[in-house]
Amino acid sequence: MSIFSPSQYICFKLSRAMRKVQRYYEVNLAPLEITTVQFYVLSSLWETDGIKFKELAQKLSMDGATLTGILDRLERQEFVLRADDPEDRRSVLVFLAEKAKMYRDEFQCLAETLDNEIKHQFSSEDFAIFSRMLNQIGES
Amino acid sequence: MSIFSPSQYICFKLSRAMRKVQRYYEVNLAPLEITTVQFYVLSSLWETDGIKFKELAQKLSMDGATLTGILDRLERQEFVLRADDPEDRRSVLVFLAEKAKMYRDEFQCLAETLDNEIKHQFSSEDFAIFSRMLNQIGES
DNA sequence: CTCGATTTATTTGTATACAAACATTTTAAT
DNA sequence: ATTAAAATGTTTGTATACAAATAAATCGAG
Repeated sequence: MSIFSPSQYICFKLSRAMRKVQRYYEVNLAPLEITTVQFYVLSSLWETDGIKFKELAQKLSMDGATLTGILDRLERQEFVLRADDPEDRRSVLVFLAEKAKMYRDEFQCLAETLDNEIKHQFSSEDFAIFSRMLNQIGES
Repeated sequence: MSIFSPSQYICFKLSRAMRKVQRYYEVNLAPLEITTVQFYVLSSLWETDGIKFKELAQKLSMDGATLTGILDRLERQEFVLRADDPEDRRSVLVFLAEKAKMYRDEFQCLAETLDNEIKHQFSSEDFAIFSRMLNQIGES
């Protein structure tokens, strides 16, 4: 092997593509004063409000220690609330605050637009393969 | 739109897949006392030693501020050296240190193995499409 | 030549990401 | 019932990632 370019590695390609797409999201979500990852957390809560911390982390495939910090910031901005779980005192329930419910459509609409701009760069067949492979890797 | 799962977004799928693959790399590179991103920097230098800081950042599609920190750590571990550019006193040249040259084959071989384990989960046709799409997004 | 604009790398500050250690609570084996 | 083991969420420490501000050097219009 005589070529050592990092771009030969699938991991490098993945991380470079991910950073490009995430930066594109980040720039466009910035006026709404929210990060891409924070948007994913709200998306999960729009689907299931009042979910357990542990389940939320699992839905997001996210490390618990990471989620703790993200919830701290979302709570500080009054997008979410934490509450004790009456059934298990170790557990924490996470709820949407009014502000998150209010901006839901606006956030959702923007994210949809950003997503479509990526999608439309490719044929729907290729995109389907791409999406399936990302899921297979990500859910493994 | 009534479904708000974050997993509908391509950006989420990308970042989840990337984290899975990167963690897999990270765990396997850990015994060599190097991170995945640090490995990419060395890969670039194995291809072109003594490159300018600016060019290195471009090859890696990496923010300069990020690269500064990574080089600090690689320099502290004696994997690389920084030197003044005789042609432009603003510029910095980055060189491989002996340690990086010594471990080159070992690092390269392990990374090759990890990459193949991802690759072999898919048909070569699908993988080619996947790879091409990651490049198209990442190089945009 | 001169001085403002640009380029280059670093520093600072904030936000993920995750391992490891921790405190609290619950579970389960006896 | 008791207690060791397991589960849950937070804290701490390190490493990316990047915007914004900074310092130093070079460029370029006049």
